[in-house]
Amino acid sequence: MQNNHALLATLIQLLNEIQPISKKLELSLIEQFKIEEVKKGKVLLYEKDICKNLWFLCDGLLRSYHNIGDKEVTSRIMYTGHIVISPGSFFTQTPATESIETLADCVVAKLSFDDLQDIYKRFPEFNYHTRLITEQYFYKQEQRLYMLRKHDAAAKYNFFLENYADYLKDIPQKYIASFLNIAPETLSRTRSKLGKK
Amino acid sequence: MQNNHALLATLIQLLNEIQPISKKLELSLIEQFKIEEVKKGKVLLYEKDICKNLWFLCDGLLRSYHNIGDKEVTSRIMYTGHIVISPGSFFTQTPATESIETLADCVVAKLSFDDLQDIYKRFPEFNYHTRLITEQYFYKQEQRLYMLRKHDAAAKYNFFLENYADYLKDIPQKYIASFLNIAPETLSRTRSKLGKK
DNA sequence: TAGATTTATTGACAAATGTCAAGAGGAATT
DNA sequence: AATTCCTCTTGACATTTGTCAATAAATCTA
Repeated sequence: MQNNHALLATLIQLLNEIQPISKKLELSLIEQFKIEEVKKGKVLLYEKDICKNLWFLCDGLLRSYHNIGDKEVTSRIMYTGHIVISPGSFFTQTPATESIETLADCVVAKLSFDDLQDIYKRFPEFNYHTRLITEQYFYKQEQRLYMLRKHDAAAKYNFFLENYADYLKDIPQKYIASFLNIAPETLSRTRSKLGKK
Repeated sequence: MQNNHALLATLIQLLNEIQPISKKLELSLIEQFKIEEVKKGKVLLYEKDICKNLWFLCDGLLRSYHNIGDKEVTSRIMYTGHIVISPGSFFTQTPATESIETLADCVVAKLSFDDLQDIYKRFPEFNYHTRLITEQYFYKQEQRLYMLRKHDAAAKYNFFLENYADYLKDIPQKYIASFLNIAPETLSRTRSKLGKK
């Protein structure tokens, strides 16, 4: 439990920065979130399953991906300190159209949809926090939309550098490429043109 | 006021479907939302201005757009029954990176950011409704991200047909093209290949 | 309604990116 | 350490899309 507290410190702080939370809510969260260690290469959520959990990524790196025909597309890359779900699936508890896997050894704090609803029921004020968090993620997503409409591969890769530089070496380039919606070969060539940044 | 009530019926219903709202909240909303008629071609929000209002589009058609170099990019197309803001700007009350303009004569119900905060203060339960609405828009946005990663122009245009068919004839093709991130000429050719659907 | 302006279409061509294939380089496993 | 597997790089070429230009069509405006 004390362990939980330490690992969830970032999350609690994040919530307190939005609006201080009561000690009771804090304790409920620490109690409900289950800490798990997940090795690199494991799948947290399989496509077509219902995303029954929300994960707070205490430490590590994840990606979500889906298949278009015979191609695999990386839709998001998520790193330490972020909340992870498959949005459509989690919000409506319907089958996911994407999978989520670890790109590194991870420590996650897991909260089930049902436990979250229970928390909303007991602490209605928590809706305020999650509204603001959802708004923040909404805006980040908007920026990814902007990125995908950029002119050329170099502009897209620069977006990646600006936003994911710290994780550059931990993410296989083929995933970066599909995240940017370009062929891996194109990314390779773009990188060498830009001088291997 | 009675007029307001009729025009906001869709919005009130939308909220009630999420969770029935109190009569007091309903009346406050009807009181705070200001109905405005806006002619086609008017700009509701200029880039660099702060998005100080949220609009409920009672009737009409809008688009948001921004400039990339010398090109204009249409980022969203919004139609009757939807809530309209510039997300990043409205949420954080910072300058917008996009403009919003009408593509048809519109009737909008306008609520200022400050009045909305006031409503949140007086009706904390309203956070629940807006959380769910934000979640819904979040998911829709995710689908637009999927669209932009589709293989070719035809697949993108089919996405448009599936989601905006009713507004096809009211939206200039050059805007549809930039929304899909293809050149207007490419859209024109794609359409003729698909048989002018 | 006529004229002016904007938008859409079509063709020719250029440019960027995708595809296929081969080989190099790393990482993982035994 | 050697082998195997996978990823990245590089080249050659195909394909798609973008760009430019001319014309047609549609829309706006006086």
